[in-house]
Amino acid sequence: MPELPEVETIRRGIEPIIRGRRINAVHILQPDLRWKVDTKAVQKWVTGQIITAVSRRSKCLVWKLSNDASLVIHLGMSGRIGLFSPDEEVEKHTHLIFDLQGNIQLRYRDPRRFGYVDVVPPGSLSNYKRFSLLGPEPLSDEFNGSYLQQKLSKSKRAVKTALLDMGVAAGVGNIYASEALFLAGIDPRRLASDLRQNEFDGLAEAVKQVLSHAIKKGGTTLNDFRNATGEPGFFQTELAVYDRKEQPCLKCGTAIEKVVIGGRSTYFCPVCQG
DNA sequence: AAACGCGCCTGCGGGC
DNA sequence: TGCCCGCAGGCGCGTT
Repeated sequence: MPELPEVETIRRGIEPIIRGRRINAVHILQPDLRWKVDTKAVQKWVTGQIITAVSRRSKCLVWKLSNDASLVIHLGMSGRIGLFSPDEEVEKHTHLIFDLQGNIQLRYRDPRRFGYVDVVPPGSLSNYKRFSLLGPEPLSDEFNGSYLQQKLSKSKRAVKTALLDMGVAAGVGNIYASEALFLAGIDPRRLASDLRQNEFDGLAEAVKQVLSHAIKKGGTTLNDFRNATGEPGFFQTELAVYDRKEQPCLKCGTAIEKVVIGGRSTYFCPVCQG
């Protein structure tokens, strides 16, 4: 479900509410997520701390705590975060509940359990193993055409597959990879190494444009994405190709095609991206 | 060394 | 109506 714009939307929603609050207790109802939640580390480093900042790296939320530890939350495909009053019914697949100062509960729910919650001890976020292999943030200056050219000019993968590589562009997922390639006018099946410099430039710009526009719209809700207060996003009404198989291209009217690249559904306009 | 594809899970929608 | 199949927004890992 959540790619970079959806996670950023959640971050912006929860940050002003949870920052400055103490974590009074953490209830772990189901520790078996993608990786087992380290219950001892949660009790040692998280319980009792104050949340001092909420940031994002790739598709992860990162809570900075008052002891300089961090809590990393990944939502996988089906994860959600919600703010609740303690007396509200606990929904099925709720795996963690954070009791926050002020009688607020932040609940982590993930039916497919592809997400994870990880504790990073004080001072060690810069060596955190799950972040060490990530490429640059696509909305940073470091992510540009020269960077893509340097990273991909020898890569014999479909450019769509390369865009989905977290070591290339941290946080770009399947929806926005298709959308960015449409915006850049590049066929997703082309080998990354076949792109010219001006195409790498255009692709980097298209990625930035699609992601920032999606953030402005509060993310994409195809089925079940909701922000922390339960509201859907609105970018789905602006998707040019994703999930639009056989529908007319918004630019030229040609039917959008769906192919599978690297095992992932991929949508494109055979004319505009020809 | 890069690149592919498998598997982790549950839920849902479409076809029969 | 209900069952079964295929598919889903992610991503690490083993194998080639």
